[in-house]
Amino acid sequence: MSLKHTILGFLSWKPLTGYELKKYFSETEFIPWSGNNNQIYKTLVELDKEGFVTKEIIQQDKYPARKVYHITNEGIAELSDWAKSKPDVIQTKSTFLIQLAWSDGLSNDEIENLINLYQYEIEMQLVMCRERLSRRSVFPKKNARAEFFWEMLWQNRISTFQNELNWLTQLRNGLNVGKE
Amino acid sequence: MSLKHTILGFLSWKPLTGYELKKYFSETEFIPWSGNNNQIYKTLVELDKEGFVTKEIIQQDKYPARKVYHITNEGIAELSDWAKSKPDVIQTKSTFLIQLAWSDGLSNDEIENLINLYQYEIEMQLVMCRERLSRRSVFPKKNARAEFFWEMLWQNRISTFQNELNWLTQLRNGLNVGKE
DNA sequence: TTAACCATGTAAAAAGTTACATGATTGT
DNA sequence: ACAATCATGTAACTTTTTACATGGTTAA
Repeated sequence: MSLKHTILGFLSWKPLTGYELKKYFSETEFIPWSGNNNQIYKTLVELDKEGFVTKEIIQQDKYPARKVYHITNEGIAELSDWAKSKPDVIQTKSTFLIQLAWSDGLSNDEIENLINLYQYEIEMQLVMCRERLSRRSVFPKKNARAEFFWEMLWQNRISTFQNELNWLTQLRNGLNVGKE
Repeated sequence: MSLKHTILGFLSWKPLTGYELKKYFSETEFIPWSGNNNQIYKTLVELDKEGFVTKEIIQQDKYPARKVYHITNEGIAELSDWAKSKPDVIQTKSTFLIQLAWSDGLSNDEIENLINLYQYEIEMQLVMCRERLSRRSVFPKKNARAEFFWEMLWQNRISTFQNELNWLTQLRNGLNVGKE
């Protein structure tokens, strides 16, 4: 489970509340943890127990009190240890690929429609990705190396989508050859 | 949950036991469901209840009885309906990318080591992928279209890994520029 | 006035993993 | 002798998702 470490990562930029973390997660698509309430608030409590963060409560007149979490030295050490460790096997879950695997019973039109649905989604994701990279709304303002890494992370996603679109072209070509 | 539909998919090729399905899953990496016992045997019971499969029990002398599952017409209809539906958003969980996101505190050597670990893993996956495609051990022997799809599915994975390796080269280049 | 935002959290269900349990057979 | 294969399944646990719960503020 690296949600813990991802939270520590964001907190290594600056102190944040659960609410802010949730927004950070939702704007960082290459981080797959959806950042639903349940997970974030629970994990913050755990991190506090483990001594990786400290909690600062800021009272407000008009809104509920903000609980701002700060990373501790132990938290920074934990983050750095984890960052060095052997990465897990990369996992991809593409429903489209599985659907295609058993699409031989569909008509040509149905298959074309399926491919169109998928292509449209990839194109949208690509647009959003470029948007996010250019806006840099969730981006480290720490040092040049961190910024370089984040630039590359978004580039990774962009190239993945471009690669997927190329593959879709090949797929379409292959289907059309069969038709003639 | 498309494990259900993936099982129906394999059963649309030919009747299979839970044990055989497990092997099919383990040899088909682009299908992310690990196919652990618990999930497969449970799902088969459910599919039976729903009327999408029927169970045939074959007694054996030397081994426990085989429970061979056959897909029903309802099962075929369900599979085809699902294959036509709008694909889910594609999900990728790459621990490496998240580690890299917070690697700015690591030394040059530690970062290089992390990249090497990842690159090695991708290279291994690529080799295995090509092996599986050439062996065609889990492959539809149904019709030309199904075979074409499966060829393309493996090609998808191969091109994804190649794309990742290209990106890693760019990443290394960017790091070396900073060093000089 | 309606939607989005601020800000916290809990409960329950679904999905997925790991380990346990049994026990004969076949190949090296 | 040891590992792998055949073949079934269950129990306990972890992870993730969805929905519920509260309630004021701000901008169109």
